[in-house]
Amino acid sequence: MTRSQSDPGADAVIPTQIKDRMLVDRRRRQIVDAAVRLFIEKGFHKTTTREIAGASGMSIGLLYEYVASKEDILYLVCEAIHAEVERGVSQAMEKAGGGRDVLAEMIRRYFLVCHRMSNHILLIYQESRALPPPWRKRVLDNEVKITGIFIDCIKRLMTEGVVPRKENPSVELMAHNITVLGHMWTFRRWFLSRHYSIEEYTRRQTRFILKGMAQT
Amino acid sequence: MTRSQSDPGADAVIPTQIKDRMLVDRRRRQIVDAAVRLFIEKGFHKTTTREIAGASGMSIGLLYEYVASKEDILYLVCEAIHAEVERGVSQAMEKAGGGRDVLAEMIRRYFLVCHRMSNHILLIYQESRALPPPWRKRVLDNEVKITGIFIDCIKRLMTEGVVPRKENPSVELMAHNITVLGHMWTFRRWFLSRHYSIEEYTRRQTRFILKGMAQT
DNA sequence: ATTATCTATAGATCTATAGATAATGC
DNA sequence: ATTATCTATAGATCTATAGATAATGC
Repeated sequence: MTRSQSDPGADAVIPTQIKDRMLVDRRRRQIVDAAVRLFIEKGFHKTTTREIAGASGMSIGLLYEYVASKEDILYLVCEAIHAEVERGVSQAMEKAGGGRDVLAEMIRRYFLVCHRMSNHILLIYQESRALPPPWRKRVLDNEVKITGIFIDCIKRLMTEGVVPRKENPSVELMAHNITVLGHMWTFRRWFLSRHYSIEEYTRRQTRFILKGMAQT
Repeated sequence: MTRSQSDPGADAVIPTQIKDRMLVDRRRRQIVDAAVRLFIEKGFHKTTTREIAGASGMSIGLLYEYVASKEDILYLVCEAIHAEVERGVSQAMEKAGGGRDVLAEMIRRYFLVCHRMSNHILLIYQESRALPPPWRKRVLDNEVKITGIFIDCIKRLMTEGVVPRKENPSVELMAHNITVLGHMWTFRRWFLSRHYSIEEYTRRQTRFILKGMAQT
């Protein structure tokens, strides 16, 4: 995954006094891994910086050599999650192949990503609000970016004639719908999973989406 | 709206030493009104109990005569929002009438409720996590209850032959989809509203949903 | 010599309560 | 007399840093 100049990685944007770039990466990865686990378990606000330090095997002082604030950690966490979701979705799109049911296959693979990263996606819904506004904006932009992957795929399928042609606004809305119906599994899972397995959920929602997109 | 015995109102469940029932209601309404405003503006965790007291015209000591903790306030807020959404949705269903396009009309009215209560619905998505587990459960149950209104309506429309017959799991999933696509306007509004007005959003999504529900 | 890390704590903040005071109704 | 309200603060907690120490590389 390449990044444009206007979108440097999260790490690049958070300052540190530590000189060794590799070390910074490694330490921050430790911090993020520990923080993700704790945030999912107890939420951002109920997790203390000391706990994060402890869980990532550092002293509190050391932790603060790699981040300037607790919000920094949340931001790193959100970025890491997005990167992983984006990677998952991109892979899903590639693997979906090019047959007659590509779109169904894309949806299936995307929903599996949502299923696998359920807690992480939920975390972003619930805690990204705690970020300072400019960083929240970056996180929201990432959401759009993931929906953008679907937009590109659907447009490509339209040129290939696999999917009926639509005007742009329709395509975009469909992409948002697919994205959100995947997320729905994450934030209504406590209820939905009583009635449907992820496979059944996917099957039903795919049918729903494809019918909704069909030529009128 | 009547409440079953197993579901006493939120007020009934939070203890207080104050004897005057009416006063308790009034004061708690003051607290909730102020808290909703502040929570929407700055979030639950960044709002202090003193601010809530100030904004509702009470001393901090008095505030704590009507609630036992800050979480109590969040719970009252969530319940109040749900009550209003539920009222809005019920009204929407009634007013939708019984013509051939009832379902479209229901969706339209429901989406307008989501539009009007956008910030409130978002608040529940973002902050209900901070509730103690048993209360969080009550809040989630309320979500299901609202979806239940749609389930009942769709089933009724099926008996009346206005909508094609489906098995129960299909109906339930459609009801969840309608609910969530309304919510989508609240948590992607910052993006969607650049491209669609609420009316256009509703028109497009209604078409999508109805096609998706049509007989195969 | 420089870089990385640790310990100990300053400083800020916030929730919740105790104890005093004012208002109300008999 | 009882009920409602206010002021002042105890007590707990947590983020972030200063200053000391250990590790590393020349």
